[in-house]
Amino acid sequence: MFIQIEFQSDVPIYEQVTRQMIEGIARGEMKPGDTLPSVRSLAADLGVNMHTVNKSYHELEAKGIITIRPKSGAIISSAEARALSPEQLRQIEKNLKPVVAEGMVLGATAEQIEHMMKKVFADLQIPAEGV
Amino acid sequence: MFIQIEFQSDVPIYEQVTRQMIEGIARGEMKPGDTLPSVRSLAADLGVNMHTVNKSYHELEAKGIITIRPKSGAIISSAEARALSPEQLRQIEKNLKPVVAEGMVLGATAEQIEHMMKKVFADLQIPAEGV
DNA sequence: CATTTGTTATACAACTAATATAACAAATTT
DNA sequence: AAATTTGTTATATTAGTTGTATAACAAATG
Repeated sequence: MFIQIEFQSDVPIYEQVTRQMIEGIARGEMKPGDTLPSVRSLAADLGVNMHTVNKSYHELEAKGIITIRPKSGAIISSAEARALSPEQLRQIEKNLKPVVAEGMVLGATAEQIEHMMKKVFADLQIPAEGV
Repeated sequence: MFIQIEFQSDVPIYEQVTRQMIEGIARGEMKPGDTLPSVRSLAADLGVNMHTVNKSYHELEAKGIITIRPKSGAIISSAEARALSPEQLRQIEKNLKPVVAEGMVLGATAEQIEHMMKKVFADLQIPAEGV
């Protein structure tokens, strides 16, 4: 797992960690059952505070993506354990809406946006080789 | 334009205003050339501070969606004036990525996400009747 | 000329983000 | 069994964001 923090970004550090963890899992670089690095070691690697990483892990747990075993470590949940409840689907749709709306208003066609989505998909799904 | 603020939301008020304005334009409820309500009147309508609405308007201007004429008012830019530059396309893709990645990790299939995207599209594009 | 407009400035309270340090108790490793 | 590592909890500080409040200004509008 290579996480790269942009300290000048307007996206909070803990949010950057969360997103890149999710992308790593989507890419298959990390699999269900794998343990995440300890909050201290990852924080040291990234050059950030332990609490910042801890916040990210708890965000991942709240999303149902990992399980934190107190005093032990964090484990990536199995795909089955991740429910994809109707409520989660609604949330994804809610997240999607403003992005799509902005694209449309800026003049993107449905085809352009679908194309972008497929590009993102290809970029995330098990990269064939090379990367 | 009907804007509904959720004061308990974790999405900032100015961001809610921005998003709903964009959705209103996407839906065709507001057209290029139309003037937005004055920051004071909209603020009064929503029960928020003038500066909060002002911040939203400047965000819309930064996105290239409206033009603010100092001491006069804000006008929705024409679709042509809205460039859709390669940089804007990249930005949309960048916004799309974490949403799609999260969906995937939670177990959504490409089909499910595409379906959601089409649903959002249908919800935004000139709603046939009713509404 | 009076009103409305966005602009600018200042101030304040509440909250978030991030860091820093420390101590604790359970889990793991040696 | 002892040492180390782990997530947890607590406290404190700094900086920035969010939102409100009030006020004055000058240009645009009626």
